[in-house]
Amino acid sequence: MRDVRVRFAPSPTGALHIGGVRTALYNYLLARQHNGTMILRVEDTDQNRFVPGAEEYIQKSLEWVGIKIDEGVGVGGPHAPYRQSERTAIYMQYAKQLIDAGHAYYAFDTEQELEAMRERLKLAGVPTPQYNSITRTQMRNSLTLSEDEVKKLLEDKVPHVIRLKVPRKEEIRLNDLIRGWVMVHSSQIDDKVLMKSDGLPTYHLANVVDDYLMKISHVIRGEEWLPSAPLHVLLYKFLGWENEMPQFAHLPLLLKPDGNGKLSKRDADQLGFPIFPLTWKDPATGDVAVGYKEAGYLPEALINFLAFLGWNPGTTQELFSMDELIKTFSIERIGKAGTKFDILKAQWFNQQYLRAKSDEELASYLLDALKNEGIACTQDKALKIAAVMRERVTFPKDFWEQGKFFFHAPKAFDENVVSKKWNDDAVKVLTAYKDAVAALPDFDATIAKTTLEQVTANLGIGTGKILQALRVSITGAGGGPDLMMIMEIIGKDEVVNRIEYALQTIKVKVA
RNA sequence: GGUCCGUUCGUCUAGGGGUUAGGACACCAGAUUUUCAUUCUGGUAACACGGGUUCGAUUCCCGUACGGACUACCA
Repeated sequence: MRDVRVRFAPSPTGALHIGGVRTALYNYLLARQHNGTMILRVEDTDQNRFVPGAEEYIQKSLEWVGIKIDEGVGVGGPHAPYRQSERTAIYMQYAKQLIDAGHAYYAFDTEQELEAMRERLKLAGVPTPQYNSITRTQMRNSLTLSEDEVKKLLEDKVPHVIRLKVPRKEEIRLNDLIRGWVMVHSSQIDDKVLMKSDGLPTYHLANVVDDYLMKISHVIRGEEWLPSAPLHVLLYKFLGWENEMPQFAHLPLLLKPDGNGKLSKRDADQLGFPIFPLTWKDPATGDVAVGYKEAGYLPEALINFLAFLGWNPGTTQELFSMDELIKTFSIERIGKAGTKFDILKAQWFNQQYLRAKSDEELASYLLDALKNEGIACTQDKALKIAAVMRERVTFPKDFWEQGKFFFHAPKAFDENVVSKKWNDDAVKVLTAYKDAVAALPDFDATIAKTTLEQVTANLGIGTGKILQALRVSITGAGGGPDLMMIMEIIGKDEVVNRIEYALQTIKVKVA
């Protein structure tokens, strides 16, 4: 087997879509598995769609998820440059080679002429007008014009394109690694533009030329490219590179969670989940789209989730580190059908990875959030909070957002709990408990518990009956981590103060 | 419309000529947790349809339906 060299080749037309990240990931996994090379090539041949900052964004995104580029934009390499806009001379050379070999030709048709042709064909009952082996005989190109005319037009720098001369009758077959043999008749392919009138190549030419020159062994890309893959096969053939042609693998698309169609930013916005790895601010509109990173997803969780969107190991193992994915991944186990995007599963992965972290790491999430809030907290306290919260969080931000009561006494109390559990017995117990706690020389979770049991026993009231009332007085809510631990963490004085405040506030409310 | 691709629980999927069609997420129920969550146990739930081939098809073949992609001097 030849050296595995794969490329991720995005266009810098905006933020990197999550589906693009998955494509990059599959490429990366294959490369690493075979000690191959992962290449980043920027396909910026459309000047009109260029978006400033997009290229840097793509690089940063890949870096964040842990996909390392061996060769390409940002790192260089033996086949530099890796930005297609810097390789225009190369493409022209091969376009000319195709012309010389009779596989391509100059076309001088204006947009209006093209439009007129389409109109005429439609009127004649042709459903899909194409510039092809039939119609090209009626257009203004180097096949219909005399040699002298063509020469003059070129010398006068009349705007023109170079088109591929697709044969009239030929069966083009391609063996896709995921889909098997795909056959298309050349009559269904039109004479695609290879070089645009601005002197830049189209995707089709640039992609084939670069993949060849960069010795790409596998082209792993989205299924949207499948229809044009036969065209690319044709190009390899005409360029004389048939034997060096890479293997193709067309990935199933990421579909929207409900309904049909491919996943779009709009869907993600509507359903409230990110579509980009990192937060992206559209330079044109100023719109900001929150990324997976900023939303609290861990890169290893995102990767694990993405890897399973269309691929599976064939075992019941669900959790895979990048290294494990590299070992286990195989193109053969990629599915054919489109995959609906389920953000709930992503959250589950995130939860798994978050819980696997040490208390120290979890505490650091809390400490970071507290720093932003300007709240002081000891390492020891943060560690304790992390320990009691770890089973209930999905995102790092949850430590702070769901644990605010550790730092702020509740100002309001859950109405529902109050109406159900706040009664004379509760007031009796809380009053006595508050006094008992205040008199304690030492205080921790165990003592808090035994003290509570003593108080309730003395009053002849079941502990369970008033526990919710105690909780709501301490945290303001009806649910949360172990209450005794919460009391230990906030400390004796705070416990007393909070009960006191609740006793006063809630009583007033009820009355 | 045309071309190409696809179709197993709600979702991601395993499987593959004879299986109680397996797992995960989600959901529901019970246990534990004097709350909630966690954890544990259990449960609901799928081979799109119609023809073949076959002793036997979810599995192979052909249609149909449905879905998707593509159909630019965009990638």
